[in-house]
Amino acid sequence: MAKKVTIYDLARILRLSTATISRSLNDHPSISLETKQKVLSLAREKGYRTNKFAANLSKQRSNTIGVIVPKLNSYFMSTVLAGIEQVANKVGYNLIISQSQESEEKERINARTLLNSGVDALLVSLANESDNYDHFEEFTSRKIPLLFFDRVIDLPHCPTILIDNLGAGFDAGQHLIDQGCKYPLHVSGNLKRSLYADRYKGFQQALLTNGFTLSADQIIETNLDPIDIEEVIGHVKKSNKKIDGLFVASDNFAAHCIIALQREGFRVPEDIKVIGFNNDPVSEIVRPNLTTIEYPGFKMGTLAGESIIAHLNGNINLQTTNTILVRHKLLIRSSTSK
Amino acid sequence: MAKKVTIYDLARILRLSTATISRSLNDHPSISLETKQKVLSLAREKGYRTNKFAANLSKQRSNTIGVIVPKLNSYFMSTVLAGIEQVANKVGYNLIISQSQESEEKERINARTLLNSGVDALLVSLANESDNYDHFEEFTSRKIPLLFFDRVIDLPHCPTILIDNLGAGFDAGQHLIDQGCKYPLHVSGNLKRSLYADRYKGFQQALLTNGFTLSADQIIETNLDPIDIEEVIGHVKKSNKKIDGLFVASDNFAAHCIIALQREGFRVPEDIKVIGFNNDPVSEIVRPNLTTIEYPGFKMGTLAGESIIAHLNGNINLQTTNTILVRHKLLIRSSTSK
DNA sequence: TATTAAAATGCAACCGATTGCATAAATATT
DNA sequence: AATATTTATGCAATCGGTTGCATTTTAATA
Repeated sequence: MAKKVTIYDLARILRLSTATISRSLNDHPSISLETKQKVLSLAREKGYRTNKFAANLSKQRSNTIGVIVPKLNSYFMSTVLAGIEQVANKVGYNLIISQSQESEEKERINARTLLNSGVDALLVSLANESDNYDHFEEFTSRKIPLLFFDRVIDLPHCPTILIDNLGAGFDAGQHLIDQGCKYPLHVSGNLKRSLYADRYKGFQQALLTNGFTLSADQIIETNLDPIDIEEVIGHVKKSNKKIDGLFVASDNFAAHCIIALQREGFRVPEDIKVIGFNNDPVSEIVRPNLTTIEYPGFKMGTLAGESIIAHLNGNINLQTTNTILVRHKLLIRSSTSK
Repeated sequence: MAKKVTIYDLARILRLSTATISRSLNDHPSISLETKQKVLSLAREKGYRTNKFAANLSKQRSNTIGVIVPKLNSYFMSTVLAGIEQVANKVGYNLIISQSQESEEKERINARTLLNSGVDALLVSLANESDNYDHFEEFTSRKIPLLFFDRVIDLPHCPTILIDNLGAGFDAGQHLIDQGCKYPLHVSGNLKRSLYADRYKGFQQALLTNGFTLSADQIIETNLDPIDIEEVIGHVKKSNKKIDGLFVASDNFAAHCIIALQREGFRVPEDIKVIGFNNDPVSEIVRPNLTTIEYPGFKMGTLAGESIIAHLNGNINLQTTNTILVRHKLLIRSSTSK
């Protein structure tokens, strides 16, 4: 039992050619309804399943989409992936997911592996560390669609999906100012990545627009990793001017900041107001609840999936639509109350 | 440019047969060092990459492992996946990941898709909803290794990786008792899943061992989803005997319980002590910090990956080692202080 | 009924590797 | 130098579908 059934078996049994079997199975128009049904029912009966390797080999496509993300285990990323998976799965695409662990080296290796695995398209969110993007050239030169999301770079012919980080940074800065902050600090991620750089720019603009100046010590670059928390606290404590607001580029890190600040005797929001980014579930757990920028991960995932699939199906030409901006939203909670 | 190079091209250029090329590329012992080097260097020069479909088709294996999880976007699950991905990637296996969204139907479809995709092995954590496991039979009958982790069932010839949920449940119950609880409530997940049933059993045993009785209203079955929070609070409020402890089967839900309880005027831990499960990052954010059972997701992932790969390579026979238990640990924090 | 158009099916090459077995070349043995 | 071994390479079948083009069958039209 369970020995594999091929179209040759079906062909022999029905005294038809494999071509007819194949076409029937693929619902090709030039096959009579009668034959199709005969084939389908026998296929079902015999438990036939198409051998994807053979099919892929001759069709030269894999129905598989590769994904490279920095880390799987963050709320945001896994939400995006859930979104991608949902649409991919719905239209019969598989997903091969790999993580770069924030390392350019691993990103390069993963890209190569995925290329070798014959993915039809590649979705990427860049590692913090990456400076060099040669490893993506092999995709573009082979005309394999390549799309960046969230942590993006501007590569010719590669669409990107992201939020308006500049606008979001501005909103965050403006909100802190509205709540009375005079000397807020921006706790940023790796400024090499445009999303962090843009948030900073937006924050900067908000301050300047409101007639403030911005001194160099109003930004601190971190890995947004809990290990770095003391660095931030140290920075806050030894600042000449009293820091009265924090715009942190991730909720998770913001929550840790709040806790560390409280441990050091600061009151949030009375002494220091804090605004995060992402609307991670943690923002409703930490006390006080965290004001944040809502950042629709799932939506970003479905959009990325839909775009790339539409492109693969030739429905839209991604090369034209170069950037898709997903809407963000300021969510005001008590960590920035007056 | 970038037109694909095949072994035929290399063979033609070097005036060798494709067999020799193939063997050189795969470092077959019967090829002379000289030839191998010549082939390798030309391959590198021409940018040759093996076509996996062709290779898989003739080798009849895919170097791909399928994974089905209930949901991608939970801290625990994405951590497990990160673990699996790490080992798989290291030895050149790809991962195809799909989510069942807690639905048996989707689980079934995913299983079929993965089977069709020709995965060499399948790793599964069951959907809460699943009662029927026929969809896995096609794997066992084809001798495709199948391994369950975390949310497991006992299927013949299928190894499982999980923690000692009974022991962990016992530890949680015992700890609540040690801290002075007289009438604790267990907030469980779907009891259909053995991990939740076992945690309950352990909890039960702890109470009985300590001379307590256990009434029917000391357990409430939920989806461990924040939406269900009011149900729990209602249960606590209208209990005849005063509930003074909560053993919640997930940290995330436990954190929400704490917040809701506090909103209702209960003090944690003074009025009600709370212990969670998983050691999710949220347990160090919520106030008071959450006592929990540490649950090594990443380890579970690497173990699952290593086991299945070892089995695929014929190194160990998984059929023999039927259950791998990963160690858990009670982490005491302030949510259960006296 | 003969002719033509349309519909259904088959032929056979192709996709790009892998591998058992045969053969040729190089080396060792007598 | 002749024969037996070893070592290296090639032949050709195989994996299981897909697809352009040719051919046959059926239906439509004159």
